Amino acid sequence: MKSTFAQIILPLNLKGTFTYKVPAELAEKIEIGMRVLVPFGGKKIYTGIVFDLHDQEPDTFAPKEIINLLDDFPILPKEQISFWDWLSKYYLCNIGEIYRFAFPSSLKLESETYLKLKPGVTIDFQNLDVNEMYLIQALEVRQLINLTEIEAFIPKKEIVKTIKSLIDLQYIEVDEKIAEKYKAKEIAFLKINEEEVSSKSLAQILLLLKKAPKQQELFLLLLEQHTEDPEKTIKKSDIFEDGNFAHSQLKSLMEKNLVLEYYLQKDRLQTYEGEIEDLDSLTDAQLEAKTEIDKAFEEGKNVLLHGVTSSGKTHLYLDKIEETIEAGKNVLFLLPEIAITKQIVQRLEKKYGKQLGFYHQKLTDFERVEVWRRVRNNDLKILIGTRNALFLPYQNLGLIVVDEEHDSAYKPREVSPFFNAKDASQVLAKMYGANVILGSATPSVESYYLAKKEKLAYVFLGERFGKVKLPEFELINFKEEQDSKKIIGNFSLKLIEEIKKEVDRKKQTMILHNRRGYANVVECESCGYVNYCSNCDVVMTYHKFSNEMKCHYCGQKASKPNACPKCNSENLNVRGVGVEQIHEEMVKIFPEAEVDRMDVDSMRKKFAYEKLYEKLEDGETDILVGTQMISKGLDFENIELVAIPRADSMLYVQDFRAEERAFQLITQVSGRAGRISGEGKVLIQTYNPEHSVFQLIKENDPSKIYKHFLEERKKFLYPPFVKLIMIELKHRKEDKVNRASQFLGSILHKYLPPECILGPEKSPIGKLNLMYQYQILLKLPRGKNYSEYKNLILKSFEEFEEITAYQSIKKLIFVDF
DNA sequence: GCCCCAATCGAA
DNA sequence: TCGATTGGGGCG
Repeated sequence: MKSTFAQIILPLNLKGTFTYKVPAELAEKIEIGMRVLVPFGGKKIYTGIVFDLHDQEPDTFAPKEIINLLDDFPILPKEQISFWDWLSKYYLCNIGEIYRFAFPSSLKLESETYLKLKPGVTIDFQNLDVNEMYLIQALEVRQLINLTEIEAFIPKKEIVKTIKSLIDLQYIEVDEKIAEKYKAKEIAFLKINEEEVSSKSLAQILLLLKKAPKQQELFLLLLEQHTEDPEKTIKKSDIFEDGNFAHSQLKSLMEKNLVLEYYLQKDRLQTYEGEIEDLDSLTDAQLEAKTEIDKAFEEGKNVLLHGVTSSGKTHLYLDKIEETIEAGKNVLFLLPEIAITKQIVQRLEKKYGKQLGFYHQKLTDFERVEVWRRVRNNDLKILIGTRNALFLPYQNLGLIVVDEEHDSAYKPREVSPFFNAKDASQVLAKMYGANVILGSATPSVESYYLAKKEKLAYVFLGERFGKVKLPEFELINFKEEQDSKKIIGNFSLKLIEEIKKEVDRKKQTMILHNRRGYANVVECESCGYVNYCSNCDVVMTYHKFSNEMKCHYCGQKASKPNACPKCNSENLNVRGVGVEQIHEEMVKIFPEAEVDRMDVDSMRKKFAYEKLYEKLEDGETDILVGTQMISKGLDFENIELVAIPRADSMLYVQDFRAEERAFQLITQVSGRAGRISGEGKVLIQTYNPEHSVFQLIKENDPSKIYKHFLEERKKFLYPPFVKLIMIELKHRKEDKVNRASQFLGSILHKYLPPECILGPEKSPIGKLNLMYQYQILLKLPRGKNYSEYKNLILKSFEEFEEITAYQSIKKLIFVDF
């Protein structure tokens, strides 16, 4: 079936898709999901994606022609196209924005697109115009040329026309092998050549090396490591690290065929190091959970796996992953951030080797393209990755695991398009007919609710692996301790006593304080002046360690004033406790102990995290003070006490999820305590020990605390009982954005019931990065009406956009805010 | 989103 | 006065 027109997705933040004409010579080959080159605007050429093919001639404009196809086969599976379509509709964003996010940039080259002469053509220069001649001549000199370079000798407006006509004449073509130019970074390893070595006796070999003692030494070192553990890899660079051996010695050994060199891809490096433990068989509790998961999958339901810390969720994931692979399907394992989860990677690596891939935000574009290609060729069976791994061109997806599903990193607010990877993964799975496991020790309230409503199958693992006891919680009434003067700084004597006990018996203690810097505010005692960020409507935080003031929102730095810039008084006071202050106090109270700090500021240096991790592992660190960073990935046997000296600071945040977050954070850090011994203890210091959240955490009964959260959400109309859509308007001029938000509010009032609309009002942070921000919060009822309301919102936006004066206003929409 | 063009701004 | 910045419109 030949179609004459195509709807093309362009990598631009513009509404909808664009209509192009399919030239007759491409009509046979073009398919949905292929990349195409198309002109757009005066002079630009973009790589677009075929979204749809049809025969409906547009009547309001004359479509341009597609220049060429970039693929022989659709690069994007139809499941992904439906997924993109769903995302753009659900999250009210443009499909082009999703395309930009989903594709590695070298797969959607614009001006970097390369042209070359068709091999073996004879060119009839008589019939070429001057631009065409220039281009041909340039290509004769240098085989490949890109669009930016063409701009140097052809007028911008003529570029597209010139290329098109030369392609039509079959003189030139687009270089289609772009992706194949990339090679993933590889690292050299060494191994003993077993064939050669086993054919001779050791004495023979040593005789051979008699005159080269250094070679002999190196050979014996490699042989020793090999016999010790044949599975263990030997990195080439490690051999030369201490300067004991020279490259020439290794070269000679390789020439004698005793040692071989081989290469492995860099990003799978850590997986080849260290021991690989065999999995224990599933415990009774795990077996029961597994049966429940199987049953849910049979019924076509996704699973919420609620397993308390160290209950062995990973074990169950592995089990299902292996089953999926054996059934010939692919697996996606999603993590909130790319922190290597050794346990799972090692196991999968051992079993699936080269069929395991990684995909995350830290890869270079080369590496991304490489993974892309291998997924498309179905060479990779398992992908471990962050939210952007949802967009790989899976051929046969069978299972998606979303680990730590409650984590807010699955929907960062800073990068567009805004979507929640946890929810999106379930839609993607539906497109492929795949199953989903959402796993967490502290599920989000939304997922818990869906499980209670039986939209998700709820599988609970209530006991730690090996029946190890869960940590005990104790509340310390800081008010009382303060009144009876039994405190030092932010610590009660009681808490200090407990930490001291741990230090004395060489156990490690974790102290959580989730606030960066030293102090929130530097304030002048005489005139009350506080230091605001010049770009944002936010006070700057004092960082004592680096001795500067930082804005945590825009990153701006300033030096700390010695005197008040307003009244010159030197009476500057600090207020609000940051993690640096907690760290400082611990150092003072425990001068002999090794006290370390872990937060984004102290971990900025290269390898800072690795170094501290080693210190913790080796037991050198006695007390670790940190922000939420310490709640993830630090599983050490020797930690038995977790302390939270200022627990209240987590609750008094303007956010309806504050209590949920506090519960999740406290539970996650508490999971670090007593993983093996079962002697874990968590001390929560608070002014409000009666606060329901602390009481419920202390009780440690998940069903009760979720019941509490759900009641609160219901009472104050928050998710999951309503759908939230946050609209944020931004502009450099405050009066303009204020008027615009009033106007948009009035349009919305025309279409939506008044109780659904909150605002417009100034955002909690009224100015960010020199942009003033106003917001409108929509609380919409769930169910049938929701999609109807959403259409009305779209209609409101259209009306709003008709006002030309408001077009310069940036509009951000957060669905499921 | 990016480009073009016109209008406006601001330092000489 | 001129060059630099900002706003608005269009793109298939």
